[in-house]
Amino acid sequence: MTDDRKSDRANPYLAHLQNSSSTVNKYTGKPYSERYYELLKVRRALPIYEKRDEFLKLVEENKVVVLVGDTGSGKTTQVPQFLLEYGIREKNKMIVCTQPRRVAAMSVAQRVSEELEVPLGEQVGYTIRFEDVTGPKTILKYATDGMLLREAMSDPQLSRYSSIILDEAHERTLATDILMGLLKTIVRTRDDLKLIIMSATLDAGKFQDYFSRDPEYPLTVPLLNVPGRVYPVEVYYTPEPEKDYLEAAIRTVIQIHANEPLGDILLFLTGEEEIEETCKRLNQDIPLLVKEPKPFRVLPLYSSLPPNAQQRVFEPPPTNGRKIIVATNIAETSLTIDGVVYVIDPGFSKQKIYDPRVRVESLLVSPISKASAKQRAGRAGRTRPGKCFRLFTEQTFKKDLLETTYPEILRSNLANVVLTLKKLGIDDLVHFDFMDPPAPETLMRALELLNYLGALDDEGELTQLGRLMAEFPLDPQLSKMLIVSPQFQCSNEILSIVAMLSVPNCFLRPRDAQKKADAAKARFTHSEGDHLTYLNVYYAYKHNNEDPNWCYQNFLNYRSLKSADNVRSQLEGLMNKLNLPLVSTDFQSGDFYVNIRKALVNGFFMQVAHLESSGYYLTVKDNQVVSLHPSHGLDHKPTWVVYNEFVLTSRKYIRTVTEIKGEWLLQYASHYYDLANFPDGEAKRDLEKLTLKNKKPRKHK
DNA sequence: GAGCACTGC
Repeated sequence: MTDDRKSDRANPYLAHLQNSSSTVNKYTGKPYSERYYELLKVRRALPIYEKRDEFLKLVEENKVVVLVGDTGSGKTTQVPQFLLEYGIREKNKMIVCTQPRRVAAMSVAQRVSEELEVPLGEQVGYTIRFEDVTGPKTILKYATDGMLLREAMSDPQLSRYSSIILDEAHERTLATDILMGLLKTIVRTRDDLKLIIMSATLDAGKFQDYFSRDPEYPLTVPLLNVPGRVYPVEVYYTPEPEKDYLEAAIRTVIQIHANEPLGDILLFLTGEEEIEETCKRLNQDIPLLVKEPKPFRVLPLYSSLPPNAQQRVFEPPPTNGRKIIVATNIAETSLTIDGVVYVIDPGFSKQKIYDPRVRVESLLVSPISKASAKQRAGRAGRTRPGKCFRLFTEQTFKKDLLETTYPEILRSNLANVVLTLKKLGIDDLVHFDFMDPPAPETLMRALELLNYLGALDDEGELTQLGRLMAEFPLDPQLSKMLIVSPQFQCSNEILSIVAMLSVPNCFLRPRDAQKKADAAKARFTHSEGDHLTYLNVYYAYKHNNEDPNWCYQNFLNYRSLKSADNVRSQLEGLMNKLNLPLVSTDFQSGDFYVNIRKALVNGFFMQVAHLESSGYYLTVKDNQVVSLHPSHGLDHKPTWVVYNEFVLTSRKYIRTVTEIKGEWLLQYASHYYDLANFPDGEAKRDLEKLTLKNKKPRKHK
């Protein structure tokens, strides 16, 4: 503590720091406990602590500071506290620090509240979807980046905050990218705002350039480097490219297990199926190929694994043995497993790509970036020096891998982003200062879609409907459908369907019980459409008191259903707030399901397929030959269907399909089904016939 | 007749 006072005197910028030798907590008025001082000791040993004065001086003198620090530097917990102590918080404004993931926001807030010895939710809190643990006393809050973006929609200057910290900016999530675009302007107009960008090593210069560059208002943006605290990881490459990375990976695991000292192994693969297969192989092969193998436990790890199975990777390894964890990218950023000493990196992951030409997002196994490879290697050095075996050549690493993964904004359908930006008052999207501007075609597709949905008028201005749509945390098609559903007397039902469509698939199909699972699903199936099947499942879940056992017996994913129920409540709250009535058609009425299907058409008229005489479906307008996804529950092949998703795997499939009538397309989406501008084909001829049929009775009237 | 990288609102 003596050291501290000395440095306070030495640095004039710290003149109004609170007296750090005080024994009374200024927030609670209570004397500090022993634990407080223990934590303080740990905090002062963090690498970031040595940079505190330098950091605060930079903040004092600049509006924007880029702080670069690797894992273990302590930046996420300490930097917001530096700003707090420093008194950067002015006029009752708050400090907010964003995180890409909810768990991080929660756990860091918890940690910091302990370090400051205040109850979580009072001076220090967090805000994530479904949960706002903050209060009137809150001066520091952690929030997901998406949540701060939502806040910006009602407070475009983010005027509640005196300091905004964007953490993990190098991950370049959609929300962080949009926030950066907004804040670049806000920070130039608000004199009472400090912006801190925190990032891992790569790309730091890019953030600096981006925030400083402006023809009218250039800024000096200093960069501060903080060393991380990790152990060295030795990297090995293969001398020749591997033909089969799975075989190579299995071989490497076996070699490590046979020859290397104890320490857990982490193998990165691309997906569930590959992981389960590899786990099986390892359990078979290790006893066969290793003489008297040390004890080992093979553990799969991916997001759709039930939480208790995920937790197993944190259990201690078998006595005198090791854990072999076979994981997706989840182990690259979301979950950190201490005790990993060996990382095996084949160099691939599944990545989302968006093709604006066919308007399709799909997942593709692709080579990872250098940044990812480094991040993966770092996972071996958490507790002691480690080794990373890259199953590609050094040449490949240096010459072929991209520096960083393309930011999400370049790989996504931007309909939702465009709606958000419009709501934020950004009129000229084409000239919006994105750090990485998306392809013009992607923006055009998004504008076009929003125009067809009626969210934007022909001048590109947000309509009343568009403003309502932006209130919902949903894709535009879903929010449109929800907003019009009261007109079809089925908002209660559409609310349930939208919730079910917003969560991971609830149907389980374990490989050893596929027939039973299919039989269970058949009991919920509605033959007119999968959307209606989802409604049945949701009803059944509620009627069975949301019972996890009932879910288990019926091969339903309890987590998904619970989450759907949460989403539904949130959406219901928004419907009430926006004065959208919650109504149903009498279940006995023949119109109960008809009305629901009509509402579906109102949101998804652009995702319609027509049954051709060939027996295949053709999507309207873009004429893609598609098949019904084998998971569908229709008992016949309807002439017209709406679909929720276009999936590109071994074939082109449409998934979650419901039968509709061609008349409805003409009735509710005449602007889109304008036959004068419709591509020739069977679909058009069918619609023309319907037009004639509709005209005749009118003439008689 | 097949799948579901990972987040987030």
